[in-house]
Amino acid sequence: MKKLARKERQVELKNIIEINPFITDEELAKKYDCSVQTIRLDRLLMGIPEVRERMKSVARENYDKVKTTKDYEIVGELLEIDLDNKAISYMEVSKDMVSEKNNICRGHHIFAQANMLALSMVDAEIALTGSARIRYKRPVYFKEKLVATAYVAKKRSNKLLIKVVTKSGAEEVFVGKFIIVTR
Amino acid sequence: MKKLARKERQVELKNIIEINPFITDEELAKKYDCSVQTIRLDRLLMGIPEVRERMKSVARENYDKVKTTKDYEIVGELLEIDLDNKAISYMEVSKDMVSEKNNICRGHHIFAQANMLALSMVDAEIALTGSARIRYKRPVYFKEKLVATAYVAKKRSNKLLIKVVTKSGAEEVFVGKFIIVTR
DNA sequence: CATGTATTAGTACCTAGTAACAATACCAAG
DNA sequence: CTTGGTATTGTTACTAGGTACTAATACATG
Repeated sequence: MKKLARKERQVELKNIIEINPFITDEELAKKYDCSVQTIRLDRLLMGIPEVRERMKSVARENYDKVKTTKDYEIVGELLEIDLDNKAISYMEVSKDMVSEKNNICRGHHIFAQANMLALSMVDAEIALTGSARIRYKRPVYFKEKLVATAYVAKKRSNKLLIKVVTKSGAEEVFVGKFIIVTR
Repeated sequence: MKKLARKERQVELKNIIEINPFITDEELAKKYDCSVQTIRLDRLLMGIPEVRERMKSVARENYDKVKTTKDYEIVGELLEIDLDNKAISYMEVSKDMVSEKNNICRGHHIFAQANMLALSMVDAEIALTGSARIRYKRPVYFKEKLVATAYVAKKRSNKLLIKVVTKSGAEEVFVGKFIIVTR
């Protein structure tokens, strides 16, 4: 690696630390063929914390995220459930649900909330989505609060037709009919 | 906190460290009203690493997870794309896609792969899922390798009908027709 | 040549430990 | 009561990966 001017090095430093927060000053010094002190000085000037602090933040950030990711198993918060009758779930559109480009929520997240809600209504060992007809009525944006309501429309032997309506405020944003197969 | 026998303390130690990996020996010593050395000895006997190592593992674990979560923005790996014609995406069913109970993949993940693939075929500033009709042909399990193929079936003004077929091996597991609206 | 910027070196100190050893405390059996 | 044995504590030396600070040096530029 060729020697870089301070500014260049600082920019690269910021990037490399961002993609690999676990790198120590010593390793960085080797990479940029300069002294450890230079790296420390750069970090100081740029307000980049030491490796242990960086690791701690990554750990903390994600320690929380793991918890929320496990909630993902549910997708949305079940507000009310009356088996074989009606169920309501709440979900706020988070940053990782939207497209960076336009802040519009990916359709499959809205689908996921509805799908899980439909499945949660079924009291069976195994319940699977067999088929669905869905319609997105308008784009949903970051931070919108979605309330999905499901009810059983038809029920026969091992098949249930569940209708889900998702609203943002008073406005319908999604409707879906799910056929859930039980075993 | 009352004084505990070694065994009890060690069991509690293991639990508390599991739920709070960021706790130091000193804090633990205070909690159990014993010396730091006792805690260290306990950790040594139980093979529990020091706090910095624990943080590092949490950080690493989740740093990887964040990366996969960012790939989630794509959902599946785009293998081939021929805009306005045909596209193929690959996705392996991971642990967090399946229900713990029966190892069956949640339907919305399969939907997500298909949905993103359909959207990726559209060359427009904004492309949104308008509606869809989907059918799940059989349950999909952990570690199955899903290949989704999409092609444009109809195209008129600002609406495209895209058909997606997802296969596991030679077997069709999912088919969906998506109407994508562009702007 | 002086002045400023960038780099390097060196020191003292910090945290949260490891490793190794010595010194207690306490409880039970001979 | 003394001898063991286990559990606990204290002490010292050493470590990584730093912070904070001071001092020296290199190099360019007016």
